[in-house]
Amino acid sequence: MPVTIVDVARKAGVSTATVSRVLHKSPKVDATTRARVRETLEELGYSPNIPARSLVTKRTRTVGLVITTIADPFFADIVRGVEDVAIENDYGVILCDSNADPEREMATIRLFQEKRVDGIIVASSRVGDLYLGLLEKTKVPVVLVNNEKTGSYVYSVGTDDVAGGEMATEYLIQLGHRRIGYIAGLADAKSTYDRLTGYRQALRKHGLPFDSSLLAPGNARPDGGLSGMNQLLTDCPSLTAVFCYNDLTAIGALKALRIAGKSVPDLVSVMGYDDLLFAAYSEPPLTTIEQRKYDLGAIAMRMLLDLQSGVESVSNNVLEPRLVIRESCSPAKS
Amino acid sequence: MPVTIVDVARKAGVSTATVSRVLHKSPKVDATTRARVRETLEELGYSPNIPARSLVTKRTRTVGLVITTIADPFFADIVRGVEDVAIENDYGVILCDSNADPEREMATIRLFQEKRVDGIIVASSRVGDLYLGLLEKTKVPVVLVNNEKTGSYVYSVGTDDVAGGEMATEYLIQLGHRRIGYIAGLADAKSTYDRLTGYRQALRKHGLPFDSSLLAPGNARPDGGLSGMNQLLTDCPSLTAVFCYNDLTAIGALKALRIAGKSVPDLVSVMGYDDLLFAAYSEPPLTTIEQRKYDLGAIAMRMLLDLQSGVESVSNNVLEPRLVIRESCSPAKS
DNA sequence: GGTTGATGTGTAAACGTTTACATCAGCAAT
DNA sequence: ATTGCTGATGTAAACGTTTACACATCAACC
Repeated sequence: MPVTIVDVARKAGVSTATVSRVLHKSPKVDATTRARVRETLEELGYSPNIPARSLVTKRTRTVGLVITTIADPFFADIVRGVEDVAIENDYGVILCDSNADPEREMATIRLFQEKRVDGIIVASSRVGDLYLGLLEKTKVPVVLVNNEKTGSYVYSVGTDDVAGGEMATEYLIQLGHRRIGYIAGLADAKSTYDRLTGYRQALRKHGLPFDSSLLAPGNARPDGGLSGMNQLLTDCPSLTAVFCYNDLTAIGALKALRIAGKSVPDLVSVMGYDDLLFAAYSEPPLTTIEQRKYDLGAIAMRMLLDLQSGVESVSNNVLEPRLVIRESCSPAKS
Repeated sequence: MPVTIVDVARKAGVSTATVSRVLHKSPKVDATTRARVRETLEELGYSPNIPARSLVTKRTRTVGLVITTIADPFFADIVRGVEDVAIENDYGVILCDSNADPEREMATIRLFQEKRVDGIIVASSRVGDLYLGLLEKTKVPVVLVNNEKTGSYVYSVGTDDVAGGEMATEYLIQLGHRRIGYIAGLADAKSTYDRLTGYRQALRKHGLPFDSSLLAPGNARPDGGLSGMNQLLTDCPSLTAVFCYNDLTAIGALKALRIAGKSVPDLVSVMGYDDLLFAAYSEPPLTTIEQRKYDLGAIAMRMLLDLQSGVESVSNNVLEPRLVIRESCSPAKS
């Protein structure tokens, strides 16, 4: 039913090869034929069949994108970055929300393989070592976001989370805080540990002891922040500041503090991470560490594009985080 | 390089037709051959080439999804719904963030066409009438989310926004409010007007006059809520409640009120719409109208699936909104 | 011991492209 | 008049599947 290249060829009185050539702007075609073919293309409303083309070119102009969950605005921005550069280059993005479910992730990877995507971007912080091997076997280039496992065909782009964690903690220390809590993210995410490492480095640098009772588990979501903060409040009533794995965790912590009647930042300072849209709208507005979320996605996609076109110089990228000061942190009362 | 069906056929000593048959669980194949082929499939690590298959079946097992912007968590939930049922059925979803840019939307639709998607879900509230015609021409089924333009090949699923707007407004009226503002969403979105219609219906029902100075423009984002609220505060200082197009608008309004020193809900009640994750975490927690965002996406995808399998009974769906009472609205002080 | 029917398997065409190679026309140089 | 180019175009194979159709085998029947 849809019009094919042979319909066009017949109507324009040329061969399919010629039509294909004008479609690809090949120089080897006479100006008048080109014009005639163009006209016929237009007239018939031809639309190329990409799957058919892929069969011979072995390129699908499609990439796969795996993320932990689109419900987290942090990932939403990464997706935007990927999308934007993809569409600019006539690429399609197949999105897959892994929901942190390993089985689901495997299904996703299998789907990507079967669809013969040209590359895969994985922004699911947990990157099964399980399937990294599987990925390498397929020989399709992979770019990891905020994760640094490497191997052949595997590249990465990320934020320096150790530096971010250190920056956040150091700011609190400089405000005079001595008892600073940390509410963690997903237990198996690299970023959770990197930020914790930064936190410990800052403490050490300033000669402060590390006290594991100041650590609370979280889940990178508000409910985890709420429960983590509650735990901290009972375990360490003396704390005066808390560094949260991310902004979602922070708004949970803010709620816990509000319920407990501890005013922020007067009694407790709260530091977030990510600088999501709503960070500027919370009460109080959140002091946080900015990650260039959009750029993370855009760069990842560009790396894939470079890889496609054979640019060998693709290097692993690390972006620097930045402190954004708002009103949720204030000097410690002595 | 990758192993094909003929590699498998050769190695298993059968024809490609037979391999294809076991791949499709056709009953017409002997148990022992089936076992042998299965084994070979496994051994060689065969992965079907979907683009090649599509060429003959004319099905790509891929759908296109257009949304206004993934930065709005409302759409993120729709995406989750679509994704979930898609992957369950071995479908891939090509996501496209239109950014409310018509040119971009056209590029997207073209891409979808060329990739020969099996169906398209449009959750971009503005649905160019421009390209609806274009869509019909391609004869690929389309499901519109929260939008009701209809035509052949076009189906829809949405929330009853008029009812939602009425429900929100009526609740405020019942709390004793008489001067109720409305901060709008994107100017060309149907939902903006539907919710406004509901608002007006509620006023009429209760014999309250409609006063256009109680209307402020917005943009479905926090900054629009902030400026809209500021406008309302200067134009109508007597208002005691405001109905916001969505929760994002509401958090902007909350911030404006905080800055103006008007306490919520004591002096001004604020009503949201959508019931996003953070609605329960704002200060004060937001009273809002819940939309079944996830279901909107899941149903849309299921409709597409039904359409694929020739189920003719696909009907347009409308979901009922629900009032979620938290703490941002209280009885009007008399 | 044919005929029938069922069952399992193979053959080959088709899907819509791209592209290596062949062909051809025109023309300049010999 | 032949040769050799050059540039434009056509021919046909290839990509990896699915599937209509044909074929072969075998059991069961009269």
